[in-house]
Amino acid sequence: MSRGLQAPRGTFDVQPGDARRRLRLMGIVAEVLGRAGYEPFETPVFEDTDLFARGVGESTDIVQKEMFTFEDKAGRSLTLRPEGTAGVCRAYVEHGMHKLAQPVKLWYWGPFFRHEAPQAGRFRQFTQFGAEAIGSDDPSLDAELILLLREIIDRAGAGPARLRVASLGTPATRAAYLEELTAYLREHERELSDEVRARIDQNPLRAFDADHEGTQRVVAEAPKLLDRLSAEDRQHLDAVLGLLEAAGATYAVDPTLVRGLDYYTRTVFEFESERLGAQAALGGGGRYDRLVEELGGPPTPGVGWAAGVERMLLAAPNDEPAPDARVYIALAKPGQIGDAFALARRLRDDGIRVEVEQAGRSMKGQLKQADRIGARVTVIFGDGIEVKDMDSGQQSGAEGFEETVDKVGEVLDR
RNA sequence: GUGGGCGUAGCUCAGCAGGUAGAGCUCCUGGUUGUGGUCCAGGCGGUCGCGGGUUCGAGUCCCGUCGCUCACCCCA
Repeated sequence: MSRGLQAPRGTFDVQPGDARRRLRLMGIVAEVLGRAGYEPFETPVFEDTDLFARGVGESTDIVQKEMFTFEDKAGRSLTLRPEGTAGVCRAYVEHGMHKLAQPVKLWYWGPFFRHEAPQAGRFRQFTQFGAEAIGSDDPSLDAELILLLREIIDRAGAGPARLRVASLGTPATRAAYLEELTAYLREHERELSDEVRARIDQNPLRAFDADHEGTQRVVAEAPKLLDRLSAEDRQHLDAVLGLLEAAGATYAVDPTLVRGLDYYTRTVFEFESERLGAQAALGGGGRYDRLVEELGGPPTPGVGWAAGVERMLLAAPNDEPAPDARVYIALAKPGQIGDAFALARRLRDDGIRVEVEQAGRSMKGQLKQADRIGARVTVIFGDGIEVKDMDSGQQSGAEGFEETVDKVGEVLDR
């Protein structure tokens, strides 16, 4: 079992039980977001490496060590997408979507790739769905998106989830704050952990997440970004929070909330489940008012989130959808498969799930198979046609397809 | 990249004073003639992750290696 070919490290096969759960989740996502006016959207699974380097940020862990990068035959550097927003924004620019009615609301679902050490809820190929609203900085979009994700989490049975919200400010206030924080951390350099000290310039915000005791003491007295927000940013955040409250959503403002992507401005948020292990984040996102411009488009605000399918399913109770009522067609004599196909087609047109004997089994084996797949009815093609109710065991003969179809229907209706 | 746990049939596992492998489930066949779900009998199925070493002999001890897993880091 540990020999021979295996799925690559950090990847996995989705077998039928899980596949059904994923399909059901996708249905919920499509319904919730679709009814809110978000349109389905797809971008390539790989993009120019430069898109992520510029979009996600050179200093992030993702770009520095987690990308699956390769060259095509022309020597172009390509990368398997580690996240979805950059690609969507690239498409927004490429297709001139700023000329459409704003904001443009899109949602997606698909595979993403990060070269990390796998553990519970973390894989090298994983599935995310996400939603983006590009072209408006209206705080109601931030709130709407947060509430939509919450609704999906609830309907997927992945709740309860803790919601943390914060604001990173606009680029200007954030830059000024980062300078202040960096200077402050420098003053207390000796009290900081090695890792934090090494990252002071790269990402001083990381200091807030440190477990290190000395670092925590320093950070407790450090300037907080929320206190440095401009009046506009503060207002924007308050508007978002107000809408969350009005909608009855509980949340915690957490100024230490740091997200792993550089493009965020203003609102950031994250949903966490306590049912998960160390990788507790079900999904999160925020506003990225600079990203589109950074990718060569006009100055365009945007906001969005992404959520992990595997984590969502990990947090939800493991209840596989009940199988459909099924019909099994058994063959008692050779040469009847054609008739079986015709009947199957006829029943399937009525929306019934039908399977036909195709393994050369004995009659006993066929009934066993019918039982195994959960058939409610077995139709037996022999000298005549028999319709058998698998619950009661009773069966009766039928003349022709139409009577057979009627009798199958009667049993299924019981 | 670092640390802990684990690695025996498709699945879940037992085998622990070292003597060349077992159970349950699954699957197949049979229990008389074309009929399932219970029961009974039989059968298929294992380079004991891989490579060295110790030993007369190793799944069982030692070393290495690979893989899985959880955690750190970071995040979906």
